[in-house]
Amino acid sequence: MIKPANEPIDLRDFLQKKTVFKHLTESEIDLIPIEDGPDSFKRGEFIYEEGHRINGFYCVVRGIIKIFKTGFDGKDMIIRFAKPGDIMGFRSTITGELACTSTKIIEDAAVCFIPGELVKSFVKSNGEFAMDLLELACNELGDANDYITDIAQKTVRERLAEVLIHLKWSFNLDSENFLQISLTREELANLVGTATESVIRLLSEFKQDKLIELHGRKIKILDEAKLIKIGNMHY
Amino acid sequence: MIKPANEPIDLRDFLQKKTVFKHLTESEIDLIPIEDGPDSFKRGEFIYEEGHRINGFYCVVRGIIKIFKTGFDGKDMIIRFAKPGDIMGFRSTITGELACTSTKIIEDAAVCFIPGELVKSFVKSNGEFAMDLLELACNELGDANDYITDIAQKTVRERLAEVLIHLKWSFNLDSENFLQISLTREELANLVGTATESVIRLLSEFKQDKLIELHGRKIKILDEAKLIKIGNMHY
DNA sequence: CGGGAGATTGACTGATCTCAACCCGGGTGG
DNA sequence: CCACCCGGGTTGAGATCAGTCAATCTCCCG
Repeated sequence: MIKPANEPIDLRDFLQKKTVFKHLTESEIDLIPIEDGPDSFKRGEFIYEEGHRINGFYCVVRGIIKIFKTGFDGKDMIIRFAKPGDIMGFRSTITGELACTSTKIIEDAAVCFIPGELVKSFVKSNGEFAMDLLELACNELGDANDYITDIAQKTVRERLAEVLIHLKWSFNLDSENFLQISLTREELANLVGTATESVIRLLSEFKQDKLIELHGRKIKILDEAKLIKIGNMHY
Repeated sequence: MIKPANEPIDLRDFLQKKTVFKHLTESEIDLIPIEDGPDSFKRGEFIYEEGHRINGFYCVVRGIIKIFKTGFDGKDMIIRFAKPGDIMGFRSTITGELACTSTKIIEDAAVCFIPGELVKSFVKSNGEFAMDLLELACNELGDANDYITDIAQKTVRERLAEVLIHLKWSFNLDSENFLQISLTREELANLVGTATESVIRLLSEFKQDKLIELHGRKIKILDEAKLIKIGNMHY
């Protein structure tokens, strides 16, 4: 029983149940302009790009979006993914700086925009919401700190194993143990922080070692425990 | 005219002028237990360690502290430094998780503790404060994202140049252009995310190239512009 | 059928890590 | 007063992980 991709969604309900806006009061929720519904985007489209002035939260209703920075040499680094319920652009909205990341659609998406001024007024008027938002930021900060240590100290092999496990945890497996997210080899490389060729070589090593199976972009996880071990993940 | 290291400080005044608590009301400030003054620490001491339960903000009044994570192989990664006015431990306090970093004194320090419950009550009662705290977290998040991209994409040489410049910007130079922070080679390596020997070799390269001068742990910056160029810093 | 994007493979290179030896200055105890 | 020790700093040699370049392959699409 799969939900058709474009089934209309009760946006108000979605915001109240699945997002950081869950503790807004009814009257505060009323202020969010959702009558037009979310905007739709197709794979490959950008929502915003590094350096742009953005002034508001982009709340993902459907789809998967990659959030990445482009290095001075043109190579991208994927910082995280946003999936339904996640917020993009909150950092720049809060600090008032230009966007420090770009956001590009991985899987056809629907996104609704919430003006920055509105968010800021909620922060000031609703302590519960402020706390939720603060928690969101702090969680991301914790992830970022882990990421820094990993990239600095682990080998590419270890990081790739770790990335596969994180993808499993974030996006789950389908009934056949395939990762429910489909990335190009290059995107995988941009996530691990390495070259495309290195990802390819290591993936086939993992395949040889019966840790995964590859069917085009679909990756089947065969031995999670071993991957966790390879990734030196102490969880 | 140097301020004696232990000159008594008006803590209340300090909190109101130099920290994220600047927008608390008088009566809120009154709630912060500061009558005993800050705690003092000597170089090498820990304030808290990774994995500890901490429940409150540690506000640096004096000194310099390194905030770092220890990788699975025992090597440290310095995430950032805390200096007077900075807060440590706010991430764990907000999320309620165990500390994900350790904090060790680099320069003799004084630190005052502010209970987490108090901070959370301020977040809920004072929107101005909530906003300041949120900004603080978001700024750090932006730095962390930059850091991730740098470590993943830049060479050690580039990163070392960048680190030197960042140290200059954070801690300034004295009258003779020496960095006002003194780190061991190992600490420098843990900041760059590389091996001690690599830092040593690159530092002497920089010295050869007349970009810096070395006098023990003291580093004199001779050519900031060139270092910025080497570090590929587009600022 | 041709074109193009992504995936794969191989060969080569080189930046960086590791290991090991050695140096140096300061502090300590005999 | 001196020998020793220790932590940090430095240097060299060798090993290697991983990045680059280039050729080829495989689909998929028009």
